[in-house]
Amino acid sequence: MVMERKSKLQSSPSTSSSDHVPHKWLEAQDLLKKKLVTEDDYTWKLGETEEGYEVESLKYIGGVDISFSKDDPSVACGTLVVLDFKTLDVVYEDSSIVKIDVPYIPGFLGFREAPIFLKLLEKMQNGSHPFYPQLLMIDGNGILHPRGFGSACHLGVLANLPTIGVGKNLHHVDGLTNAKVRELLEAEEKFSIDFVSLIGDSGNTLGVALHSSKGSLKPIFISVGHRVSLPCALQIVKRTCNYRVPEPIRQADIRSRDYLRKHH
DNA sequence: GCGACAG
DNA sequence: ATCTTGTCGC
Repeated sequence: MVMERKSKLQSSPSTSSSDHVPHKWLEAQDLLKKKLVTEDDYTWKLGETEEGYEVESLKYIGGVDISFSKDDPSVACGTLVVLDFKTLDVVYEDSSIVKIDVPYIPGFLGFREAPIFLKLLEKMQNGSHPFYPQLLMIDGNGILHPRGFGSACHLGVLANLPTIGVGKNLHHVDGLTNAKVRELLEAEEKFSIDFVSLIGDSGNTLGVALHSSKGSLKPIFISVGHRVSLPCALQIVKRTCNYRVPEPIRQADIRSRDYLRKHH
């Protein structure tokens, strides 16, 4: 049997000496990945239920984001918002200024951002808050990731919540390129299809690229985070897109930047 | 060896 | 992520 070896770690953009952190992170990702669920695993329903009072419907969708200070890159603001799925009104908002020492390394975003979001979620009394989200959207990828475990999976597993990963840029993985995606989308456009499956060289479907708004030619990249299937994730994202970026993430982004500006 | 590399 | 002005258009 042939052992396969991967060792394409780059030098850290921040820390001085070569840091051994990614080695432990690789193991941690591998461990967390064993808990990953990539199929639908929830009790609520999506659509309008006709004989509905017996069925819990999806009502509260969370969105998270982090903004960073231009002066001090270690100062950031993490924000959690919860929106009413039907009206897309923000029904809950919480922000927190934090100091982040964990560096950003492509492929390890979860280690940098998830801890902040977990604290914000814990403040909602672990589910006892009436608006505690039934699902979370993360600006970062799910299984569209070098090892199939992006930040959306990371947060989903640790919070034990259904999550959807939404990337604004393609993470080049498994042979996927922007040129290839553009080509596929253009082909589908002729049939009025606004999305395309992202199938890597391995043959695996890692996510979808979606033209989420008419005002932008640039797609967003949706992938399964945790406990939500890709078709379901696509439906949910589509329903929350007033603009290119789905509203839960967009609101978290806007409000975190606002909060940081006012409190720093 | 050189690029590419979510936020 | 952040640095950055105006501009065209609904």
